[in-house]
This record gives sequence, structure tokens and C-alpha cells, in this order.
Amino acid sequence: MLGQECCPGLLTAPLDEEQATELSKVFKALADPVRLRLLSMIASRAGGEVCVCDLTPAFDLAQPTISHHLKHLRQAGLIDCERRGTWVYYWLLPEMTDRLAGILTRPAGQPLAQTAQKPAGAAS
Amino acid sequence: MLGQECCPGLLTAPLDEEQATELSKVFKALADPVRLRLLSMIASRAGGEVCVCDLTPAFDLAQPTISHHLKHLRQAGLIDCERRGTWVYYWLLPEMTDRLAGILTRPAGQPLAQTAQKPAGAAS
DNA sequence: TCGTTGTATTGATGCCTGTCGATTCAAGCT
DNA sequence: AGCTTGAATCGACAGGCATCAATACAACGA
Repeated sequence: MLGQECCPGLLTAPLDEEQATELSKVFKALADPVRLRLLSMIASRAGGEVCVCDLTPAFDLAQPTISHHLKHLRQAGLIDCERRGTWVYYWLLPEMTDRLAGILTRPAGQPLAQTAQKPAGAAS
Repeated sequence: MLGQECCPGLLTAPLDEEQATELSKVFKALADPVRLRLLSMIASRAGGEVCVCDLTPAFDLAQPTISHHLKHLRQAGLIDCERRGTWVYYWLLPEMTDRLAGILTRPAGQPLAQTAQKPAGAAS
């Protein structure tokens, strides 16, 4: 899934339909404020893991809603979890965020546009 | 908008509600296969710009639908456009993709999790 | 000025998704 | 066993969104 080849790029070559569909699933997981906050809370945790019981009270949302969002992030391959006794702990899977960062990074020195200014007119 | 400070990080510190809401809007723009393909077609274009008339026939979608997606990408700050005679040309705004790449990049040498393996159990 | 071509906007429709209450499941304790 | 706590699943509902047909707008040419 999602680019067997290292990093096709997104900015270097047109995505085919299948690549775009796979990639859009991951971005969909990031396309929600609650999930972004959950992800950042998990990723920035010192020990590398967070108990759900520490995440839930940070939101004005019902517990099933948080659980639903965590499932979404997990299915996108961004986090994983493990039950330990009564509690469940989540941690980041940096492979996926690394891959996304790579996909959004343009190759250095390759001026795809002229530094984001509007290109020189071609239809003079 | 979206991180006045250079790059808060997402992976280094918990996002507050406002940051998360802003950031989610950009990811929402990327959370669609058609928009991802449009963006990659625009970004990978040699001259740095693409005419809409070159984009539309690449999809099995009605012309207003493509126009709608382009508007979405533009409102997210990912692309911009200009009318030149009869045609409209789009190009990438690399600032935004650069910013996203930075947000998804973890600081080197900072082991947020233990290399993505499940962390050592704390409840032994 | 009128028709033609390229693009954007509008309004409507059906699906997707975020949210909740209720319930279920898992694990530990008495 | 029975109770309690933490977390996931289920079913339902409302709002959001991708899509289209129809229309409007912009620029060019005859």
C-alpha cells in the first residue's frame, strides 16, 4: 500500500488513481481537528505512549467519540495500541508521518515553480 | 493563520484547538483523490503552471466538479491561479507544502518513540 | 453585436462522517 | 460469582461534501 517504491513524490510526478486513493485515506485521517490533537498528544508524549484515560478528558466529547477517532488514526497506520491490564496505550508509528513528510517535500534545487511567484506569462 | 511561529511541529507538542482547526482545513483539501491528482499534476508540471483545459480531460468528471476541487485547493493556500485571455492557469504555492512537510517532520535525533516499536511496558 | 469557447457559480441530490446514548466487552477486585 | 472501571462497538441522527445539470460570466473572433 501507499507507495511500495520509496517516495514517488506527489510534487514531482502525477499520481495515478490508485496512489491518489491510498494517499487520500491517510490525509483523511489527518483532516479533523480532534484527530490532529490526538495525534499530537500521542506523538509528543515523552515516554512514547499515552493511556486513553489521559486523552479522553482533554476533549469535550463523549468517550465513544474519542475511541472512534483513535480507531480512524490506527486504521490509517499513524498509530498503534496495546491493552495492558485495564488500560489501553497508544503510540505513534513514525514511518507513516515520515513517509508523508517525504511525499510533501520537493527535491532540493529543483525549481518546480519560480519560488511560488506566478510564473512568467507564456501567452504573451 | 496556521502557525505564525515557524513550525510548532505536531509531533513535538500538543496542538491547541485553534491550531488543530486551521491545520485540519489544509489536510481536508488533501483528503480527496481527485484533489491529490490535481495537485500533483500542477506541482510536477515542468513550466510550473497548468491550464485548466489540460487538467479537466484527465478525469471522468464534469467540468464544474474539477473547478470546484481547484477552488478548494486554492482556498487552502496550496495553489493559485491567473486568467490569461480565455484560459486560466494554476500553479503550486510551495510555501504551504513546505510547511506541511515541516509539521510532519520529527526533530532529528529526538526519539519520540523507540523507533516505532511498541514501547517498553510500564505496567509490569 | 452576436456567437463560440473556456471557466466559474448555483442549486439540488445522495453519500459519507462526526457525534451521541446505549450496550457490550475486557480486566481486576471483593 | 458479582461488582466496578476502562475502552470498544452498535445504531441512529444531523451536518458536510462530492457530484451533476443548468446557468452565468469572461474573453475572443466574425
